[in-house]
Amino acid sequence: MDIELSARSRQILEAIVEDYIATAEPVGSSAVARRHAMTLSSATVRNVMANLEDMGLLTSPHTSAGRIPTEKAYRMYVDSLVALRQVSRDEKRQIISHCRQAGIGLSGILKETSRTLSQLSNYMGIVVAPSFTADMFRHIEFIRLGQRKILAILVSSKGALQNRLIDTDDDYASEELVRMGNYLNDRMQGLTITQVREQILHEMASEKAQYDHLLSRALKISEQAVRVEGDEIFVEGQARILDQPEFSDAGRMKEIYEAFEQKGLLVQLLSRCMKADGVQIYIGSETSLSQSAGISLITSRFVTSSNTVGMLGVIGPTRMGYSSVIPIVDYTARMVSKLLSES
Amino acid sequence: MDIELSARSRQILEAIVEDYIATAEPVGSSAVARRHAMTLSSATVRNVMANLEDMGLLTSPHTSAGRIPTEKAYRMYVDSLVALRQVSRDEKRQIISHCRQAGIGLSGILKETSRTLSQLSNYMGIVVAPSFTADMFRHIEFIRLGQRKILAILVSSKGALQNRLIDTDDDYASEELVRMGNYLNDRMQGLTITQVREQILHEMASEKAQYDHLLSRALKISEQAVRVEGDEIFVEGQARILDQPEFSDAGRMKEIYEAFEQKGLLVQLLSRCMKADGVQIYIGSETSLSQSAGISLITSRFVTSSNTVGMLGVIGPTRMGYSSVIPIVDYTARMVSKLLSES
DNA sequence: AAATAGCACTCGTCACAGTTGAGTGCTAAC
DNA sequence: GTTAGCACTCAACTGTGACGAGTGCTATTT
Repeated sequence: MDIELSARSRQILEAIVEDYIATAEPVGSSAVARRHAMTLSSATVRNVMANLEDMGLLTSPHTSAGRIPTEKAYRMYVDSLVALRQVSRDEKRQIISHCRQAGIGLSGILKETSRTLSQLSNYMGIVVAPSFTADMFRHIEFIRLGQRKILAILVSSKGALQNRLIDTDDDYASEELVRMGNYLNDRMQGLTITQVREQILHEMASEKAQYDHLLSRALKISEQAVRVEGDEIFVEGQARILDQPEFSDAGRMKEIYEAFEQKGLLVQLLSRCMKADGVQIYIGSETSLSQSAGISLITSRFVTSSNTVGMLGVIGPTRMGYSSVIPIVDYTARMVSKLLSES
Repeated sequence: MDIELSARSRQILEAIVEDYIATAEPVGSSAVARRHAMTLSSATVRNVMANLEDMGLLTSPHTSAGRIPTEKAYRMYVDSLVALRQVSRDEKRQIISHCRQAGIGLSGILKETSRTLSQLSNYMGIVVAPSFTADMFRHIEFIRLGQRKILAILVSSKGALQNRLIDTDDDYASEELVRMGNYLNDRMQGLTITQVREQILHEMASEKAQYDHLLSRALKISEQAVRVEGDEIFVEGQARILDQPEFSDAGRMKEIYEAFEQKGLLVQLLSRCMKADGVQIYIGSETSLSQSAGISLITSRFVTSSNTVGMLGVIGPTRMGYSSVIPIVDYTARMVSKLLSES
């Protein structure tokens, strides 16, 4: 069906999409004709546009306005029409330098990346940290903070940390905690954090633990320590949504902001994106975010040295500058992967 | 000057402020008269209102509209007119239960508090974590993550954590790191983190370190570990700003969001609030936030067991529901203080 | 003297009508 | 197949008049 399009139709569709992206206003036949340096008249363009409308690629808000692209048109544009811009030298420099400057652990880097994405794209930047659970266990440490209060620090091979305060029923001596730490550190090397948890649960159920009270309560605490919270997620540049004319009325924006405040929704959305490789593009209703909102999402995976996978990308209006944002997301994902694999 | 107001004038001013807070629309003389259950005619009210306008307490957007309170009027309202509502049983329940449920360390509690403030007030909730630097030093731990890569974990007496990745010039053995940790843990008890840093800098400069290479490089690493990042700050419920009719146009909102994205500004603003005790109220330009924005701020300090001080509060339009928000902020600050002092 | 009723006046808002102009669809000519 | 021409549509803008909420002033009542 898509292939039926003649070369000319495709050119005109491309012109319309790009014009609309640039201006956010319905584009008329004469505007397209002008753009084509007068090799076509507006009347001819009109005929073609009528065809495209029949095919469901364009709609007009009302009879006497220009046409605007449908989601289908964006899809086609992204799939086969768009001419991707190169990432400029300056953009590359920004991406790299921002990544490096924030050398304060994984969180810092990712937060900064999110901000960079937002700045370069002028839309909203978003980064989901690699899931901790798939990471390798490196180290656990128990610190006595007071009577019946223990701080557990879990370090993954990637350097990601999780701190947890644990209230216990009994009081533990510092030495006992050190022993517990050593026990786990010795025995759990080479496992992922999920596996460590499973292992602990398994041992808790084992014969030995049933009869060894000391071991039993040590395991109970350890189990609490390796419970993992929800994925970390970084969203930056929310204010940029306000730049977009289509979101200038308060009602729609409120919808969007509310959707994003419950980050759970985003996580769900993004975990889908993790599965496939390369840059993924979701247009409008494909995002399955608040339907009416006209939101698009461009994402890509990044990987760490331990082969855990995170996700980064840009959220903007359907009418997004795909030609420049796609390469930026792609390049950023590569850079972050590289940076995280070094260590 | 303020005291010159007759009881009746004060009543009328109060009525106007409250009416305007409720409706966000200029209030006219007859509305006030109606409110007073017909003990006064609208004409009388008009005379009084004309006086109040002369005194700079009211303005009218144009001749034939009602009057709206000036900042000065809000100030007076807050200082001497407002009848504070009690915090309802249900609100108390929410505050307490939210605080407790998020038992995952200081950050978790504060973030949840911020969200609660936002929910109860219907404005924006904001919490600034107690400055780490004033906290007592409790424990430091160095963990070897790889060649020339060390993870430093700094624990304050309050249970607040700071993780820091340190790249070193030389490689350190695990045992050496343990010794370094012990050295600091033994000698720095009872000092604040700021003092610890000063102490380390002092020792670095001392005679002994000059000639003891091992000590010198240990101190160098330690110094990096106790450098402290900016204060943590939690902002929740930004979307609620959109509920306010006065911010329904995109231009103003953009201003506000941008102001808040650079949290630095907020920190600066809020650190001022830390100095005084009790609930602090900043109205409009008193906030010295983007002048024109018509923003008010209600804050209160909270303290921890180690006597460090944090700040929590609510940001909303000048036309804010002071009578209910003030008690909420006050109560929440008390509860958080109590909760944090228990441990 | 304070409170009130009455009245003229102001000015924003709303609804309605007329104008404009960008853009379309169709048809006939090239 | 392409183009020129023309009638038609419809949102956006403009101007106008009615409306009404609200004011300020003045004369009157209490």
